[in-house]
Amino acid sequence: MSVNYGILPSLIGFNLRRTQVRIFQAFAETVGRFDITPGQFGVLEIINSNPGFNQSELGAAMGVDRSTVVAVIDRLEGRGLVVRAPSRRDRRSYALRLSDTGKDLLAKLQPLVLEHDRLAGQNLDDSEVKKLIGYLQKLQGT
Amino acid sequence: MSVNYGILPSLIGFNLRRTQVRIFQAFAETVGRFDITPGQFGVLEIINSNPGFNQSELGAAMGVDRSTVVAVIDRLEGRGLVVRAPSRRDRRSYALRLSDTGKDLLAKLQPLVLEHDRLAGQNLDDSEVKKLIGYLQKLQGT
DNA sequence: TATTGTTATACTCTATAACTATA
DNA sequence: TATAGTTATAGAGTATAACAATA
Repeated sequence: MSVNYGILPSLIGFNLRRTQVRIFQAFAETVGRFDITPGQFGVLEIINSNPGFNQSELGAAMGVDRSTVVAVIDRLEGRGLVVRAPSRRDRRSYALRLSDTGKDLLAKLQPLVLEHDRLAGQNLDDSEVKKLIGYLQKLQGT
Repeated sequence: MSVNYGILPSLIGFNLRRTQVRIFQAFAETVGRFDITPGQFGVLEIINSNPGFNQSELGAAMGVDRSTVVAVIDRLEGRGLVVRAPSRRDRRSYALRLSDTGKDLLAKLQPLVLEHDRLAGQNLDDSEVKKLIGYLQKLQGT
């Protein structure tokens, strides 16, 4: 069955979306064995790289509202991966950190994720991947 | 506040996701005035370019399950933009098409979307945008 | 038997508004 | 008064499984 996509294939946004969906599906098939979504991996990585962040800071880093962070951390805390430790300097907030289980899992995930991402980019050579990431960061304003 | 993103910035998937979120936010601020999401614009564009498609064909074109299509079309039909016409050759299915209102709206949206996408890519010159889209299509396997 | 649209159900991700405890 | 976390609520988007009608 042949499909006419109209102006969609000429749009950056459409191609970005399609590519991202495809890569997330591949992520689910590989890293997903550990019941971790791309977003959850990102949260673990950010908490691990910024121990002591509170939920608002984490939300700002991820670009989501702090109310959204609650459920995300609820899930990860419920699985024993993240700890809400009381913050010393501000009794309203928590200092987030990975549990030992969380650290172990992240250490296992990192090489898997790197391998997944390498596979996702296998249709491009190294210099093309670099240029692609450079373009994407320019689009982000970075 | 400075954030350490660990290995995330080296990943194609992470950069893809971030860029896409940013572009969708810009879409919401411009095209969103018409209460249309990027996905809904895609549906209108595909139906317009393939009049007579049934819901299963539309789902296949979009890469989603046919059960997902039901709610999408319910919304657009409820707003008078899409028509579920009885199909002649198969009484189980509908021949989808845009209503006159839908066609008028799409005609208004197309230049807006093209302008939005042009703005989204303003940090890149034309040849870079072409290369970017080429890379993305390679990643999709196209 | 297989396919089309549908429904029931469930889960993720997201946001806004209002609440409480604290600053 | 402002901020941090939370809750209630809502909506989009997604899927699986089962069903009736039709092929």
